[in-house]
Amino acid sequence: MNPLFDVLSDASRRHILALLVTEGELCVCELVAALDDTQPKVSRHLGVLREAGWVSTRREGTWMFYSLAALPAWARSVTEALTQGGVPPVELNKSQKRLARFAGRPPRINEEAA
Amino acid sequence: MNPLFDVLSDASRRHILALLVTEGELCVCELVAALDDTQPKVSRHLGVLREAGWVSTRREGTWMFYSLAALPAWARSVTEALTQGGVPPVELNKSQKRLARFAGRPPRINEEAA
DNA sequence: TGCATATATATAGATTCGCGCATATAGTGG
DNA sequence: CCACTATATGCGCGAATCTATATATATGCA
Repeated sequence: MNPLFDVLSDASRRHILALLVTEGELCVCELVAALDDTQPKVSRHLGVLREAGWVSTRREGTWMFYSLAALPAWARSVTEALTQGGVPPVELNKSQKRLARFAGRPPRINEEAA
Repeated sequence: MNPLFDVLSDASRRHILALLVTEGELCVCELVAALDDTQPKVSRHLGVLREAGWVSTRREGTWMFYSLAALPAWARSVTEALTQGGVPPVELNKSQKRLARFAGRPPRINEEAA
C-alpha cells in the first residue's frame, strides 16, 4: 500500500487536488463553494489529504489555506493528470466557475509565487 | 466519479498495472507468481481492470494474456507514475524478480511489438 | 470421453469507508 | 467575556469493498 496513492480512492479528494493545481492556494470556504459541498465533508477530506502528505496548510486569521505540498515527481505527475482528465473535465470546469462566482473569497495579503 | 481512476483504489490493481508497464503482456499465472498471491484474487482484480478499460486481453490456448489497453494521455501518464513510485519500488522489484524466477512462463508465439 | 491445466465466478463474512449530523475548537473584534 | 465566522472532529449508520473458499468454465490432449 502506498499511503499517498491510497487516499486518491475518493473522487472528492481528487477533485480538491485538481483544483489546487489549477487555482493555487485555496481556503476551506472556497473549496466548499467550488465543490458545492458541505463544510464538514470538505474539511474532512482535506484532513485526509494533509495527513497523507498531499497538501500543506497555512493559517491566516480565521482562514486555513491549503496548497499542494512538495511532492515526489511521480506524485506531481499524478496531480497533473488529475487536471487533464483524471477528474471529469466537465465537473472540474463547473467547480472553477463556482469558485469564480463565489463572493466570499478572502483577501490574499501574504501570498507567495505559485 | 471517474470509472478509470476509481479502480486504482486497490494496491493490488496498481501493482498489476505497474507490472504490465514494465514487463509487457502477461498471463494470469505469471501475475500470480509475480504478486505471490492467489489465483482467484488476481483474476478478480484483472476483471475489474478490464471492465474499467485499463487492460485488454488476448487468449492463446488456455492462457489469457493481459496487457495495457489503449489509454488517454492522462491515464498513460498515471501508469507511468505507478512504475516510478506510485507502487512501492521495493515491492515492484520483488515482483519482477519472482516473475523472472517463475518456471512456468508460457511461450510467446504470436507476440507483437510491445 | 475423461483428465489436467488455466482462468473465471459465486457466495458469505469481515472490514473499511464516506456521509450526515451535531458539536467542539480557533481566531477576531466589540 | 461575548458573539460571530471559519474550520475541525466525534459518532453512528449504511454502503461499498476485499478476501477466502469453493466451484464453474474453457481449452488441449490422450
